[in-house]
Amino acid sequence: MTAPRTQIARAEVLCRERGVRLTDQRRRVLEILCAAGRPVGAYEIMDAMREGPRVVAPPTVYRALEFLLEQGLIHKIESLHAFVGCDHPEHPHSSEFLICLECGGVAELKDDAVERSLASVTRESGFLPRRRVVEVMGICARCARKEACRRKEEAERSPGPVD
Amino acid sequence: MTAPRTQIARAEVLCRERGVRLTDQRRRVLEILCAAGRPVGAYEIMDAMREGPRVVAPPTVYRALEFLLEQGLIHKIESLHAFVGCDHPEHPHSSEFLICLECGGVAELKDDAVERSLASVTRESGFLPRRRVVEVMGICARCARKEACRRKEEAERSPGPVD
DNA sequence: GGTCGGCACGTTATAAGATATCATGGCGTC
DNA sequence: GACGCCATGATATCTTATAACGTGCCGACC
Ligand SMILES: [Zn+2]
Ligand SMILES: [Zn+2]
Ligand SMILES: [Zn+2]
Ligand SMILES: [Zn+2]
Repeated sequence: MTAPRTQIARAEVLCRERGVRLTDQRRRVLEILCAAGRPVGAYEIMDAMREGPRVVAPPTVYRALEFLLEQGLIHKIESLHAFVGCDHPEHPHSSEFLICLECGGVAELKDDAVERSLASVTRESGFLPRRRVVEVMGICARCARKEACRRKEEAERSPGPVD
Repeated sequence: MTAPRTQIARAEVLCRERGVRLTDQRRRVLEILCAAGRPVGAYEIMDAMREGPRVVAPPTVYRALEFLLEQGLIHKIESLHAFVGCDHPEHPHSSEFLICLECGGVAELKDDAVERSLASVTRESGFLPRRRVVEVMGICARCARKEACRRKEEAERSPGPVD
């Protein structure tokens, strides 16, 4: 994962290069997303922005999110109605996400095999792809380990019926 | 695509086998989804149900949808906030969808390559997958053909500037 | 310098999607 | 006939997202 500061700096550069404006509101939304390092809903972003100088309304947040999505600086996680900062915004892309049901963490993949297989199956059916949504819900490695430990300890303490 | 009638009949059998009840409300929702042959939102389903004997409220629809999802008789399309009947409900599964931005049509895939590549990349990172969401937005073959024809005719009528 | 147009943002209201909570009623068990 | 389970009814509320219209800044152009 990239440090939030770095992400903002990179975004500044990219926007300048592209001749688009990373305004205060837009930067603020991006900062909140990058600092969180996890998916954040639009209204949660709004609440976070209220901490700042002025109160904002939903359209303000959604407009900033729309801009950041267009510029490929963030992604939307459809299955969570939430947004995350992108780790590799240089070339806007669709991406794959692993979403932990336990801790809520999200990992952004960039897997050629998945992309290739999707590309080939769409091509076969004459379908022209524009945007991919690939989200896998499950248990992340860390939570799986934790769970395994918990179970083991429990078993040692009371070696009763095992399920 | 399977005929709506067949789909309902199959659902009846499956539910009986599994010892769960495909009640009137649940069957009605499934019928609406199968008859539509495209993604339908919960509130649209609700409106369709109002045509029938009694008025229903959102929880009724959502409860029916929850049941049908659990039984693998329908799928939810996350990026559309909508639901579709499943073409192969015998073995509940995650599936891949091709969604046309032009006509709104949805095709349910069942592609081993996509599944395998996803499985391998998750396994590598120690992630335990539970549910997959794979939705590709784009232009379906039919709409692409139509669009191509339209362009060609236009070009023949006025062979002006070509883009 | 004035005016015009585009863009970002503010403000209010509302649409669209989803759930919490409690009540009712059928139906099989004991 | 009392009890418990399950599906549904009914009401309210919550969350997510957008529509519509107004204001102010800023650079382009005359
Ligand atoms: Zn990314
Ligand atoms: Zn986790
Ligand atoms: Zn299916
Ligand atoms: Zn189409």
